[in-house]
Amino acid sequence: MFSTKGRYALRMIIDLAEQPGDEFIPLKDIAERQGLSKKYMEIIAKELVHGGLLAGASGKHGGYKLTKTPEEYSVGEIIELMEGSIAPVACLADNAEDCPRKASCKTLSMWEEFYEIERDFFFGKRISDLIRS
Amino acid sequence: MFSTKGRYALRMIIDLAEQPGDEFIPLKDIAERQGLSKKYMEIIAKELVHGGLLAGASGKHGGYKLTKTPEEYSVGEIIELMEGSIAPVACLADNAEDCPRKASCKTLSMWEEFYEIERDFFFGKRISDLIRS
DNA sequence: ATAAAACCTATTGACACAGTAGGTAAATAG
DNA sequence: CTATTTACCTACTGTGTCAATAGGTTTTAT
Repeated sequence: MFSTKGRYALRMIIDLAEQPGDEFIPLKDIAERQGLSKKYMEIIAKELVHGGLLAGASGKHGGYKLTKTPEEYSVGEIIELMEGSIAPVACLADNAEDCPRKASCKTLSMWEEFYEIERDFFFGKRISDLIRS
Repeated sequence: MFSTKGRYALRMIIDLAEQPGDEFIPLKDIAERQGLSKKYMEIIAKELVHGGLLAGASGKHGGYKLTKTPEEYSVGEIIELMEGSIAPVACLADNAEDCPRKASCKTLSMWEEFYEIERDFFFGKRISDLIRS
């Protein structure tokens, strides 16, 4: 189950993609439009900047803006950045240590199969696919 | 990310499906074969019995056994019973209250689309598909 | 009566989630 | 140069879930 962090990050990027022009947009505006806590969004925005998905600018007329076009954002990269890993089971996550039962595991191939379907889905979905509706 | 409860339940049912005969099998045996805590497995077994996926018998020569054939078990029903819901987002879970942003939500249809793919996958997968390997 | 097993209630430590609080640094406008 | 606006930073907190563990009671076969 994806957490609010991933979902809010998605909403934030969609919100920015919908704004015309190329100016930096204050978090205050985004939070108000989305009805979310500005304080909590700060944490999310910070991680998005750190991950290169948003650009931030301090000071007056500062705020956030996209670093690329909506077509270039996949949903997968956004939620993976926020959630850490979208693997269905711990043993398939990046940081997982080798499972000793790996060779005899009856379910591993099923999880791998699903993981691939999941990644195909979310990395195939683009922000541009979501804003026209 | 699926928890150990769902994964252990799956292993337990696979383990039972692999045993010959129709006798009740003590949890002690299953836990030893699987290298899992018997105490923790008790909680899982109890929920599986409660959900009708296992039959339990107390007393000497008691234990657990399947209530149907391996072909009749879908992976989906097992993990859904254990995890509560396999919905990708909270608003799609059974118990979810109506979201006020539902009508304008840009991501809802994407989550629904994924949820359907997920259910098709896990409810289509049968225990019998996993034991031959 | 005894042993083996499920069944039951309660508790625990660790951790993540979903924020909140309060400040510092940077940039612009007047 | 000062005030304002904004991002950026560290820390804290309450709530809940996860993954067990502990210690019993009941049921059943021998």
